[in-house]
Amino acid sequence: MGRAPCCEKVGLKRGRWTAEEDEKLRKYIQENGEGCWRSLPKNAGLLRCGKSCRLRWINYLRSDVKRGNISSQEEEIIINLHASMGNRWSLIAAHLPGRTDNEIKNYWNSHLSRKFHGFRPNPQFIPPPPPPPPSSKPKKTKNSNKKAKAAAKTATAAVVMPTTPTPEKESSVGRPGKERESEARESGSSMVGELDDLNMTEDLSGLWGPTLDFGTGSEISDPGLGQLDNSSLQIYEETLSWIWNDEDDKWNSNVDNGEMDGAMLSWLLS
DNA sequence: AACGTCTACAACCGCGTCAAA
DNA sequence: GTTTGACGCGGTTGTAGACGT
Repeated sequence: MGRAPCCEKVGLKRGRWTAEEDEKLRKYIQENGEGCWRSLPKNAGLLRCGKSCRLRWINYLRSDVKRGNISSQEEEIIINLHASMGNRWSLIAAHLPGRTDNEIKNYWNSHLSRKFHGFRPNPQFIPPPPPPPPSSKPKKTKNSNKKAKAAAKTATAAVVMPTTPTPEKESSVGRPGKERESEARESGSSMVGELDDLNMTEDLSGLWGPTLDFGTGSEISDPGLGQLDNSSLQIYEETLSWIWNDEDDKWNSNVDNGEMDGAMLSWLLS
């Protein structure tokens, strides 16, 4: 089905937002609430595309957006969630209060994708629960329904899992060939174990459960697991064996095939 | 100081989804 | 059942500032 452009681009301003534009957008949304992005620019007196306004609001102007450096704890959450979800930035962002999908995506592309060409998922990792949705945010019924359905769908349907990234593709993000060449020489073909070198082990059990230990996939000394009931523990163990093959020390083939059982994913995300 | 290169991140683009008409 | 249009997501591009020579 053909799609009309989201807006009439002729005469619209592009590029960086000015403080004046930010103020107009902020003021309008404070008075009228979010939504109706298509008509918002006109009503707010902005020469911007509705999508651009939405992006600016969601990523920078919203009061609950956390600005500043990604903490080491947040970084570890990103790494582990990316290992199990792939480039599902919005899902990952849901576990990081105040962080947006765009910010996480940029952070991954500029910092983490080069740090970890590939790595084994941490079997002990249990993501923190997503924060409850802010009650003050008015939402159109249409969107609420869509969100609920999308969430239900995510929890039950098979999803595409990330394949092991190739060094070329992974290292090519926004990077010139010269650097890729030198990096390829330095890194060799090793795809596993860079995290071992980073000594990133950190006890975050006080936050959401098990100790995080990126480097030692098979050694489980995990206070958090002891708190799981039998059925959760069973799903957990099935998930681990499904994702990671300890014997071969590599992704299981079913991961590469790209499907994940809904119950497992649901449990991982719960 | 001038120039070239690199990096981080803000913003844009295209597409899929889904509700309403 | 089909079409339309808004929304949201993920990939990609553009660019300002930092850094190196």
